[in-house]
Amino acid sequence: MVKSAERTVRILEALAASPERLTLSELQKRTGFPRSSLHALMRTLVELKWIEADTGSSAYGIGPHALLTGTAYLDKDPALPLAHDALEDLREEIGHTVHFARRDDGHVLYLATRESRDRHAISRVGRRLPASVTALGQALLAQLTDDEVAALLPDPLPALTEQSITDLTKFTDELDQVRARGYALEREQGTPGVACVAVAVDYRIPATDAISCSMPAGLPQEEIERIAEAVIRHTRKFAATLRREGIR
Amino acid sequence: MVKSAERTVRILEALAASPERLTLSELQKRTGFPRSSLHALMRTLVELKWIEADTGSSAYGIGPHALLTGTAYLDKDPALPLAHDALEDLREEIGHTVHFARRDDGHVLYLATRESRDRHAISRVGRRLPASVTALGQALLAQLTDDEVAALLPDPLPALTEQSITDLTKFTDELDQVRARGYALEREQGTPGVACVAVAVDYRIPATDAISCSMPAGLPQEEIERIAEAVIRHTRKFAATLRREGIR
DNA sequence: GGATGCCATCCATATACATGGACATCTAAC
DNA sequence: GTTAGATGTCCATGTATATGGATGGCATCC
Repeated sequence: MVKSAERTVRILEALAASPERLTLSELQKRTGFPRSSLHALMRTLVELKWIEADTGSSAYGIGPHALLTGTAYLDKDPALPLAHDALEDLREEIGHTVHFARRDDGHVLYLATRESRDRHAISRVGRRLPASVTALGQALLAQLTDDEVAALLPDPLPALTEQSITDLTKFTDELDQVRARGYALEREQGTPGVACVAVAVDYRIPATDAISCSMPAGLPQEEIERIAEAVIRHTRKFAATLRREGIR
Repeated sequence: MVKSAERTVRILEALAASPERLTLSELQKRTGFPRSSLHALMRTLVELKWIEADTGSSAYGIGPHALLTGTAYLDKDPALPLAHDALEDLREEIGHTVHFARRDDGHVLYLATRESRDRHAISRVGRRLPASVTALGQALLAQLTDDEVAALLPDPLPALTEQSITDLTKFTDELDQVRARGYALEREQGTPGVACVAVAVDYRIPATDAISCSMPAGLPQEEIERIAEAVIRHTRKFAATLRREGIR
């Protein structure tokens, strides 16, 4: 590990994680780096526009070049165009809104949504959502052991709606069901009136892709199962395409 | 300048700028760094997830943590909420779609658009648009001298529509008009059927904010002038707010 | 099979950085 | 006015890094 390189990204991550700009001392507390070393790095990064300094430069924030560089990730992910095709096939078959998401360490890297032939969007980049309330999060967590899940999640779990599961034991039971039936199902645990089915592409943790479908919460069980089956089928096909193309 | 820190961001920028993933040798050509130094940095950054390595790690691309960190810029810009208010005031007054953009070194950092009370979006992060065909670009360039403009732009200028100005001398004449009347006006030079009026907040180059309004191309001159005056007024008010809050 | 052109990795040494401490400055507090 | 706690800046020195060259592996191409 090159020390300054590691420190560079640690500083950037610390600045990104803080809601407010940070002074040198606060950064020192968070990173544990000596003041003068920190200062030298800050000057370098400010000059390179990766860090913005307030006028008077007593508080630092993430800079514009970090934004420009980081967003390049979205333009380059080779899985994204393939996911786009998979999404359109799936949407045509089941007629509901479909999503493709990539998670990494509990972050939603992106969420591509396709509502209809013409409406689609990429959103929620980098947001942290409580993993336990989304079908997507459940699909991901189902790839881990109960112990690993317990280490990742708080107890009790956060509740977004009345349907949210807050008890950790109940939640691991739910994950057993996810593993048994091959898809995650969420009914109004995240958003009122919306149910969601999700299937994760089964490769290495912690990063994973997943395809999901959101639908009205009141659909009959057999309809949900039909949709889940379609999501599973298209996710498998998508995974096979990734493998064939040598991606991930 | 801390050498490894600078190299770290140069590597990231090189990866971000390339449409494809880069091998070590290609990176070496682009950055000019010695192979073994480069390799040490790459290993560090891959481990930190700021760089993704292909399976077999023979090609590198920008990693997910760069995305997560960079997008934090958007959450933290103190000007953005203020711009949001300014935009809504302006839109209510003139009834057309309004935009707020921040440019830095020829990059559009973000473009916040407000079409109506309920529809708004942030988009086009990091895209490079030919500065000469957008009212926004003209408003920015009008803050420079002719020599500085000539140094920045290619000659002939790129053309997106039939109305685009391609002759550099004609373009600097246009910029004179922008300076004289206090706003940039673009009629179908960027998008057919759309005219655009833009006013830049007048502070240090190269970064600047600007507020603009796009409208149908066929509006009568007096209507355009009325709109331009409103954009100028709201931009001044916005600039005053920024100054009062000590931003920028 | 041999040549070529990639890649990752290792090593010894010259070089550049990291660091604690010192100092000037600027607040806000007393 | 003085104190306390910030910050930016500078410096000398021990230490970590940068680097060219060497090695081995793994493709591809004659």
